Amino acid sequence: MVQLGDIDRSDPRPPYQQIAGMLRSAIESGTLEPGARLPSEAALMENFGVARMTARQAIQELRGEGLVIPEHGRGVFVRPMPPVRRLASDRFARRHRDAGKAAFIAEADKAGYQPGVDRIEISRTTATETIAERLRLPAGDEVLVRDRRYLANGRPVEVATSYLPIAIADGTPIEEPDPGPGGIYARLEEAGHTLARFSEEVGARMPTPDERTALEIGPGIPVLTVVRTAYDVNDLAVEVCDTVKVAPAYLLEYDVPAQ
Amino acid sequence: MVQLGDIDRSDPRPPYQQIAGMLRSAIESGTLEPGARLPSEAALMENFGVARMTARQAIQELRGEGLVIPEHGRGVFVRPMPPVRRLASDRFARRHRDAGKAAFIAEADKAGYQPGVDRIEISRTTATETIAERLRLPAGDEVLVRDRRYLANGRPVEVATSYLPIAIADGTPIEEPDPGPGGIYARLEEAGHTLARFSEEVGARMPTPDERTALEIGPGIPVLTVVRTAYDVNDLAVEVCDTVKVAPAYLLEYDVPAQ
DNA sequence: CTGTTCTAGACGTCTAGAGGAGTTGCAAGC
DNA sequence: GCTTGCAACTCCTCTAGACGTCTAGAACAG
Repeated sequence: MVQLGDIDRSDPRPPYQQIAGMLRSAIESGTLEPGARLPSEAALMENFGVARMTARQAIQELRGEGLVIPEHGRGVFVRPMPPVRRLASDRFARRHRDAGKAAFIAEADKAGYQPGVDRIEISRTTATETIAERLRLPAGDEVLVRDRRYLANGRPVEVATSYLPIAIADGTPIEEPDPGPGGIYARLEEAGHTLARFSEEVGARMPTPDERTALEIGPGIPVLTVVRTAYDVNDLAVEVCDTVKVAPAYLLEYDVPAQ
Repeated sequence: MVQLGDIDRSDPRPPYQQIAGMLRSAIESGTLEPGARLPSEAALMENFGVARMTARQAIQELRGEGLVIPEHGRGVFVRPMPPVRRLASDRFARRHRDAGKAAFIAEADKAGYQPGVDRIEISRTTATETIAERLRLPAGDEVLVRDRRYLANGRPVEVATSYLPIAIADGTPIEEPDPGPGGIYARLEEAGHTLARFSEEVGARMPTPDERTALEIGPGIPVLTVVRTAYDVNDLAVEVCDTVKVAPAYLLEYDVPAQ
């Protein structure tokens, strides 16, 4: 296994932090490459002469920093960082859809990574107060829910949930897992809802445990939250899209007129 | 102590997650107010009939989410959150400056909190490659640097560093700690640089130790980074402003035309 | 050759206990 | 009245061991 040195009992830092530090150095120096497996808990116990929980605590540190990903039954691996995606403010421009590409695919082409979507789930539910307000519907109205997860080079980078009024989505391909070329925005425009503008609310926070699982990140990686509301030319709110993105994988670009 | 319910052995989630969930609910519902002390490890052990490490693991979950702060020897406390500031996309509109208010003051008036600025430092330095590129200057050109920290209700919420080409700022009030009514954007427009647009790049990450100190936040709280570049009507880049904001204290709003 | 079963090794969860260090409040002593 | 010292309570670190689930590959049966 990788040579890591020994615990210095005169060091004021506790052993678990020293072990975490040695592993961190190995990762940052490239001795442990992205995707490489860390020494197993048993190996750390033997190497450093500590108990299992102490070895686990060291690994816990690195998980908290998002440097490693544990995989049940296989081992702990150095996290391969997803490529940074720059999201331009024109990413929903009609000209991208006209080429038959949904926004996510269009970006991937530009940035040169392999896009993917999985876990697409379609359902119907009654709108929560927040969603109803954003869609300007009476609270309790039924809405179509589109849940999905986006991948870049095979790694999850974003989960998104869209809400559309049933009145708009009912009986359209929007209810299908694959809504066809250009995505749901193309279908909305075909249905007469020519899009006029989007409003986005951007925030950041630590992920919930569910989100950590879905995005395959440790508890030390923050997420960007973007809530986008799409309005058509009649200023009708036609979609609310709630997205949670792996923060280090994104840079959002906006253009703001000075007026 | 606070009533929290019991562990459900038929629940597929492990006990530590159930305990964390109950505590999280208590925090989110306000049963445990900001600043309140959580039940001690001993209390959790007794209440739920679990071992010490299990109780600690539950608290560890909440620490990773930034919901609580442990204080050695005192207890674990619900993190007091600063008020959320919603930043509208028109926050730099000329009409706000015309009232003699800088952007930060105008927002504070609207949102009803007490604004403050401290640690204003003015200096000159040679532009780093990144800054020079954004200002479209030759690398190594001298720039004016304005460093400052913003407070909301006395708590720091943002640190900002502005870079301006010396050619533009030289000999103007922009070199003074207090640039006068309307802030530096008002001075730029007086100097003939009528502002046309801003571009903003938004990201999020964990803070560096320096930033944690300046923003008075503990580990577990992410920051939002916003890099804003201001362009005048001749498309000249007149300012780059690099800001680091306490993430939970902000919601950024943007309007994006569909084109 | 294929499909199943077994097994070793990996991480996940939990228990029970120990000593350490920081904080606080109270009681004893000055 | 003030200070000192102690005790109780807090979280921090570590140990040793148990059982569970998951993965992957080897061994086996058909």
